[in-house]
Amino acid sequence: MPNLDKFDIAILKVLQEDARATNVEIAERVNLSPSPCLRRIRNLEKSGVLRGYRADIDRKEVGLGLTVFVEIKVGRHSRENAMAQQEALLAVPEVVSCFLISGNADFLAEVVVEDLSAYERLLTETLLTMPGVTDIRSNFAIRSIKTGGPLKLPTL
Amino acid sequence: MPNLDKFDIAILKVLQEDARATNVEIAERVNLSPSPCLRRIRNLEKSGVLRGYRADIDRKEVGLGLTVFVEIKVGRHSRENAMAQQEALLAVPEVVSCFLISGNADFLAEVVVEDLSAYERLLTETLLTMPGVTDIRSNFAIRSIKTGGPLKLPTL
DNA sequence: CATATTCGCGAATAATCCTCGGCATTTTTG
DNA sequence: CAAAAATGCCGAGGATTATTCGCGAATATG
Repeated sequence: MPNLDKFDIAILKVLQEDARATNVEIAERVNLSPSPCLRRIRNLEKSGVLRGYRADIDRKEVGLGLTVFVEIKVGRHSRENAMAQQEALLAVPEVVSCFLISGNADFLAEVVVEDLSAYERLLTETLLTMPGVTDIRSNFAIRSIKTGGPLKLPTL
Repeated sequence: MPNLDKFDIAILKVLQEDARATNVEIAERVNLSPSPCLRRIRNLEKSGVLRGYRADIDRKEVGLGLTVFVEIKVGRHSRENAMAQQEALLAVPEVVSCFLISGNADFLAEVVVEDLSAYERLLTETLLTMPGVTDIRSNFAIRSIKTGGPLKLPTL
């Protein structure tokens, strides 16, 4: 369904750098006139390629100084209830991203909290109390090197 | 330095949901008139709290179907050269986010590529050839549950 | 080859927005 | 307590923008 061409990719690249760029601005940088440019953007939005526009906020500056990568294992019986697990994890606001992964763990969740005590609270009161969870390993981020970097879009 | 109050947080919350919201729109949702609202936004930008605005692009829709969490270990000798390692990882466009973490590994990098063969190429040609790297473990994302979720901003 | 569809361009319209002072109010400072 | 700083509101000018329409070219379709 979503067959992207050269222009679409170019638009996405601009929007990935500055999501607040105006339509005419984008059109210029993509060598397109405003009208078809806007039409493409709307199409990208409706087709689901563009899921939205987010402000990139510095975690530390807003008091969220601790990032933890949490490996979560669930019991065999609850593997079928994976759906429920996902919903539960999705609902946790401290979870910034989450994947079902291969390897030792089942889930890998990126958690962003204020500090260690806040994480302890989240761990004991929320994560560990989730049904089916058998083991949790926490990997603390010591230093952030890159977050929310741009995708390497294909060069058409 | 950055002392955020109730309004700033509210603004950030709006911008986190829709980074393309217009200033008057934000002002309304924050119960502020446009002028001070814009002033605050500019301040947030200049103080570094707001690092930018990014389009949220669906990875799969642009042909990036594989996400891998790569645990990278570096030799003891190169621990001092950690800076160089960071720069190197930062420069890899496939690396969407990267942290120096505690635990078994040294770095945890989130890599987004087209498919398995693309990852193999990246692994053998880029990651494994980085000086100082002693071991790499790849955790493949089977299913994406949440990516780039909003930060849980403090409720002032 | 003819038709239909897609796609980009250009212009005009109408709406929206950003910016800028001036003034009042609150909070901080000495 | 008084002065100063910060902060918000209001209003208007001026610019920019988003959006729509028809036209023409290129491409796909049969």
